[in-house]
Amino acid sequence: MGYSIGQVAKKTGLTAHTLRYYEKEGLLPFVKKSGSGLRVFSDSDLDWLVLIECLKGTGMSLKDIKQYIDWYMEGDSTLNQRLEMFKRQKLKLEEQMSQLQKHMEKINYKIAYYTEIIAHGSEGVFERNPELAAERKRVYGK
Amino acid sequence: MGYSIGQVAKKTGLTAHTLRYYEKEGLLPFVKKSGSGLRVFSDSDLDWLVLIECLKGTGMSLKDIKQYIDWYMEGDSTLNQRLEMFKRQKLKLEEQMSQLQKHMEKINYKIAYYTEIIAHGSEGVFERNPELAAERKRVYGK
DNA sequence: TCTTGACTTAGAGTTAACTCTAAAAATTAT
DNA sequence: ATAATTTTTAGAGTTAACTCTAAGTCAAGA
Repeated sequence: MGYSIGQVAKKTGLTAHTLRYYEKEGLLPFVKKSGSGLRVFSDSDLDWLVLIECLKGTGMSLKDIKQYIDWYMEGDSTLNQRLEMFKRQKLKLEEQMSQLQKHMEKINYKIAYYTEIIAHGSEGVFERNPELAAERKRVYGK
Repeated sequence: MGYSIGQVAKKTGLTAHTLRYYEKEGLLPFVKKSGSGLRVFSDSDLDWLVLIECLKGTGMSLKDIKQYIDWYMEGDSTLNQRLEMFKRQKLKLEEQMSQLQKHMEKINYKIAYYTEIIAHGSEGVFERNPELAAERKRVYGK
């Protein structure tokens, strides 16, 4: 029916320390306590943790995640702020993904470059491999 | 012919403080100094900064970037280590991109959810919008 | 009941990556 | 030549996000 902090740690991959830290920072205002003071996590608390991990994984700070949770606690008057926050995060995420795509191209270039050098030595690597040379020009110009 | 630290800061978007910090950490062992001790960046130093930004942008720590640079300085005996490092980084990057894709789906769900609620109120939102309900089930299960 | 392991708190410590300060020296503009 | 701007250094300070410690409480098994 409820999970101990250790069980949640195992499920989420976070440590118990981190979960307590998140609570202290106001990210888990829903988690109940047993009569003797032990935390009791519900399935819905796990859902919140999934969302927190999602936002954290897209680069949102704990402070901004807390802002969202505070808006949530405030009720329907903050629906628009919450929608706008997700829209902003979506834009940020799209920017991030296209940036990663560019990084991937550079890394692919490096892999091709080193693979070629290791296979055949560095002399004339671009002459011997026109595609490599083209890629270099595309990425670095000149 | 050469750039001052301020010019490089402008070009790269990094601060002069950060550039000095990178140098101190061993990330810029190529940057020359003028007779009177001022840093003089070359175009090739800018290329290094581009690569550093790429690796940093894919989540590599400055310590690991320095390791790569140290290998580079060591010469051809480290070609394989450098290739393997880029291959590892490529895997990490692929994992990252697929993770971001999943995060994007959750955020799209939230945007759809809040948009719907704001437009029509929360009652029966899933009944009125079967696609939203399906997405919820796909992402959260149950 | 005893023991073992999990949990509690407040608060201190750590790490990475900056970010800033101060005072002096170099460069550029007038 | 003078003034304003930029750069230099060593080293101190900051921030986010943990991460750990200590001393005590709680819970489950033999």
